[in-house]
Amino acid sequence: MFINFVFLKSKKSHMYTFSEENYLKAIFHLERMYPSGVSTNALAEQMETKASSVTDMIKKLSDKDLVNYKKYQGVKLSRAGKHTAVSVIRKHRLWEVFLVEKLNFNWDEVHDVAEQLEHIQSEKLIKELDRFLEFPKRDPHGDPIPDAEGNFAVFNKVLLADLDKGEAGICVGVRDSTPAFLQFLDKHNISLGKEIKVMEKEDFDQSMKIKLDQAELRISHQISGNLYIKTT
Amino acid sequence: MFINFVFLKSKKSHMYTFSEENYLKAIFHLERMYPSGVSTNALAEQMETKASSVTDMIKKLSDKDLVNYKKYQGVKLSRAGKHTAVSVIRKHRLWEVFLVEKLNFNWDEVHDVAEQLEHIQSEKLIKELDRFLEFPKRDPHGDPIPDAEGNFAVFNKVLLADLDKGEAGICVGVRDSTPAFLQFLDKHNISLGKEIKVMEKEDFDQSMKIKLDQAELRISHQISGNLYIKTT
DNA sequence: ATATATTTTTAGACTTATCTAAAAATTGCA
DNA sequence: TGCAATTTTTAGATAAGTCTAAAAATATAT
Repeated sequence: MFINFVFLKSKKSHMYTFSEENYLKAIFHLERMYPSGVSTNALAEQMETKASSVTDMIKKLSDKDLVNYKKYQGVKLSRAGKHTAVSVIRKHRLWEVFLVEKLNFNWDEVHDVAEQLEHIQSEKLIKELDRFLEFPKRDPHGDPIPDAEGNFAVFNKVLLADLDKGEAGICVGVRDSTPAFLQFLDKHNISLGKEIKVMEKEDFDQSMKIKLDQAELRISHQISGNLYIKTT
Repeated sequence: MFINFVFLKSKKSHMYTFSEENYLKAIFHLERMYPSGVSTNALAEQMETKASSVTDMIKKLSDKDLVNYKKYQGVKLSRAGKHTAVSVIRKHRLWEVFLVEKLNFNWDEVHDVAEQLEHIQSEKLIKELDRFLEFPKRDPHGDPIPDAEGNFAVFNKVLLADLDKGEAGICVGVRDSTPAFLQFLDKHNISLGKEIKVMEKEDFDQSMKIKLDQAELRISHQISGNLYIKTT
């Protein structure tokens, strides 16, 4: 959505442009899907830009030792690159919590603003924000917030789609956090913390009937495949 | 301190780059001192940049009808330019309040972070931040926060230096808000809201002896000339 | 294995915001 | 008033991040 860049007079060594930080974050997220290296095209799609631009930026990141890169081989984050990416993700998610908890934002409204706030440079700001929010462990979509050292708490969660008939659990996160999906969930009163039980599951299209708040609801595989559940 | 710029894909008409916003803000502040028009050099000094860069930017702002500009005649903000400048100042000062009130920042630490936060684009963010902070009227340095319509509350304040012997008032603001001055005030327990009474005033160097918290303190004209007082 | 298709990189260009150096306009002083 | 000093603008460069179009490398498929 945004293409931003920042320059700071008397730039400190560990300060990167908005664009660099956005690339590092994108590579971090894509590395889960492509653990052997993120391709130029995959990154271009994620960044909503052209492959040629990606190549240019990868070279820049590689020169700064933020990524390991060999031509035509894709990129992986270096230790330093991962550190920066995680720090940006931490800031993004803390700001999301702030927006929802303190500023009355709905969970489908926070992303674009957090995309801007995540680039604010101030150690103290984020340390104090964390304290102010009482050290939250998850953002409004259920995604884990890495601690100041960059460690993600591990949660045992499973997709609702993978539950069998009769199984139940607590809704703890969303895989898709686009406004459209989140608004769908709002509309049907599905929110984090709610108990969901699988009443029926169709072999044909994987749709299921679930119990939620004493009511029953039929949902498609596209829905159940994007909801994370902690089984009880 | 910072030179920033932002681009947004599918840029809305009333969105400006960091740099544009910073120039508008600087012109706004300088217009008080130069009501007939802000000179290129004055603006260059304020922006810590070169006159040639200022000329370039002024042309850009003029093309966008944010300033009125005739070559060699200096600039003045247009109605639209003033609107944007005030909006940035509003955001800056609200964020300063947030940092001090909620995040334990001292008043000498807020400026650089607020310089970054003031450029975040979100109507809702600033509306909700204002509400969250309970609609503050002044920032931590006593400067007025314009309301959502851009109106500044008018305060009747006077420089401590202009008080005569025997006069007293409440400290309501600082003219200089550099960390060095603010730290000096902290060190001597001078803060907003305190009552100050002029006990003696030297004709020779304008220094004065003031009463503060039952104690007496001798301060130079450089100090009294940067403290705003509301006379009681 | 070789030709085709796809992916990736390179080359050259554009924009924003900056700079230096030189030219033009204005101001100020004697 | 007229020449020097100052201020402002112009001209030409640079850097970051982007783009398009073409070339190079890799992957695929018969």
